[in-house]
Amino acid sequence: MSEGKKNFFEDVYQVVKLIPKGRVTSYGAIASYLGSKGSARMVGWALIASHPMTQIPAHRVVNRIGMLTGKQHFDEPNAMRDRLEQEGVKVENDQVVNFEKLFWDPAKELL
DNA sequence: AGGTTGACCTCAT
DNA sequence: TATGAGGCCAACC
Repeated sequence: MSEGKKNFFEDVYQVVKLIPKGRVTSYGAIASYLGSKGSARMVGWALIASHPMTQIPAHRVVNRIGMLTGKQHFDEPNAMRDRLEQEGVKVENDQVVNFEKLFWDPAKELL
């Protein structure tokens, strides 16, 4: 009976797990895809809960300007940038290079 | 039970 | 064009 809210978190995990390697997306894009356009913050909370879940490529999720705002929440601040570069994503000054090109919109790509 | 914070985004000045 | 404030929903104290 009371299990609907938790579904939102799992929904975020599913979308994040579907992000192709070398690609990145934004919180708002995921929130919009899930239907909660204004709840971009909840996506961030979901990713925090996904912290123990290493299977979730949370490092591929950045804000709308392509800035690694959540790197501080990783085990190591450099882990996020390191992982992105490890997948071929260039990062400079905590900012994703060619973010518009690497941007992966679930509403369009996943459709 | 209520108020504040937060891995954000959009609008208004 | 840049800066400021508000809104959103859930978790934490």
